[in-house]
Amino acid sequence: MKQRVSALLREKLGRDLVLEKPRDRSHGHFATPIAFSLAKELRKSPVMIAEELATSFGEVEEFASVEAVKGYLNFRLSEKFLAEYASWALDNPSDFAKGDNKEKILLEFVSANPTGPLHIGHARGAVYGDTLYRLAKHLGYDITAEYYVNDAGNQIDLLGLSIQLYARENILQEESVEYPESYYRGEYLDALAKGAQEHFGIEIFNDTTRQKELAMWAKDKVMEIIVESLSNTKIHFDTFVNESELYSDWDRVMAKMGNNVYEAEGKLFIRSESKGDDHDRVVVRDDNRPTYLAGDIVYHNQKFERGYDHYINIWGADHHGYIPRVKAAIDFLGYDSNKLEVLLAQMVSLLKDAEPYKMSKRAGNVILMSDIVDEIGSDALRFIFASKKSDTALEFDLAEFKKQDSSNPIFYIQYAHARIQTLLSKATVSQEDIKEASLKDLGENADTLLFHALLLPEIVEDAFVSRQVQKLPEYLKTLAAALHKFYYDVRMIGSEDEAKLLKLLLVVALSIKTGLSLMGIDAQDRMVKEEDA
RNA sequence: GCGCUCGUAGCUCAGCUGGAUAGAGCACUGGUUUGCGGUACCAGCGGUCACACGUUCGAAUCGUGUCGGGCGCACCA
Repeated sequence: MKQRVSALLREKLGRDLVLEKPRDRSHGHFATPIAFSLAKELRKSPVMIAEELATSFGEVEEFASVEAVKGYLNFRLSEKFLAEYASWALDNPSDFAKGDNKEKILLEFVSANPTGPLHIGHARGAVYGDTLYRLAKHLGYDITAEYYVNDAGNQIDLLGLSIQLYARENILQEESVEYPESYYRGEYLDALAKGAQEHFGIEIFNDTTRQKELAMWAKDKVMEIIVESLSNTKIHFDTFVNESELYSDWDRVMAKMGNNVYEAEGKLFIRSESKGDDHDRVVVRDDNRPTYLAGDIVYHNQKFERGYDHYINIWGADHHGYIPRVKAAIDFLGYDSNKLEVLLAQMVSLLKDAEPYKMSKRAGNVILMSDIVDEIGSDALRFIFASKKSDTALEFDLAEFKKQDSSNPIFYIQYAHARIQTLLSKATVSQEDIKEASLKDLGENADTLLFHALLLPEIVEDAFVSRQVQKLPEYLKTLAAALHKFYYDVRMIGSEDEAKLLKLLLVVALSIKTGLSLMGIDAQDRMVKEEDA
């Protein structure tokens, strides 16, 4: 819709211009302050310019009016244009708000280490990534969702050790198990230890030489736990890449880096300082063990060799300092690091009874993503996280999280959709009457609601392109509000305009349902009242 | 100390390609259709958009600085 208007204006005025949606509907559906910027070069007042432009438009099918007001140029869309667009959407519901982008994108997100279940902090990046993915798919992009599994290195060894320690204390009932400074703890170790006992036999717990073997078995089990909790939240991945399988390419990749890596003090360094990093980084330690960065170098090389137009990584904000060295590596490998876009998901901090709740994976007092899903459901979790700008730290109280009333906007939106379904089920006119009804002469309020519902395509596009997914839930909230108000103001069933009013509601329902599905949420046809516990 | 990031209503947050009177939800106060689900609707209360300067016809939005919060500054991931 907006694209169409933009294109029309470009054709008429011969230039691109800012198009906005005025808050005040008396200013039309779209408006532009173009006359202000033209004022200087034309040496005329904006008011005059706007008036000249307005009169120069003449008759355009898409516009009911073009008015100049105080220097602004306000456009009112014609009923015909809106009605035709709405009818098209209802006839092609699965194409509504779709796009025809062709770009090939690799989106990497979550990528949590397979050393423990996902916690609430991971959930934010997971929801953000999956929402972007759904938006991109809908817009036609050829996008792949990928999970990078860090199944090599210290943390995996630590997992093996942690299981042994846990088993020695809780299964072998040893009295004095000595714990090192860092190891993992948490409820999940219990299942892992028991599983390992069944799989390997009890003797593996005291055999330090078999720590690695135990760890490699355990990380697959942990991945199963992770994937299950992702799928319970309808978060989908197309591909998983294991770090441990990338090192066979090591020599070849290092050769590509050329003299951008060098040896010193028995270690291998990368010249990242020359690319804006604080200093050069160690890639391989003097005992020959690769650092974390080494894995990311071979991984990003592999990504670029696979050949995408654009790469998006979603990282926790605490990793932002890591960006320069990865970009440096990509440049050194001979690729364009500008193709890599790193989006940061800010930390989530929890309040429990209004007190900050400190989480530490090592201490084992984490809030698991699966616990939250059990308590409030996937829909509410997704909605809450998708509603907040990802790069802003988010703070919420666990008690608020548990609320299942209207303070949770997901209920408000679902109720709007359910209301429409209820009305449709009470219709006194036929489906055919509704389908054939004209959307003209509906009056100002209905026109506003229709316009609002047809705005979804712009919102979807904007939300993805700007990577600001919260624009979608924000839009759905205001659309739901408009629907509720309309419902309150206008009696529809039995009205002489019933067919056209219900057709209008169908458009609103389509928009809500499509919008929710892009957030991984199913629209409901009925609201089930929560029982008071 | 250096870098990144954020600072909008009592609380949680939108708004930020500069544009017409700064928004929502929650909380608080008061209302609502002889009718479609009151899980709704309306109104009131509440703001020096952290502060200062600058750019501009116009700044919550852009720039610089100050103050304050978060994060990073590993051969940990």
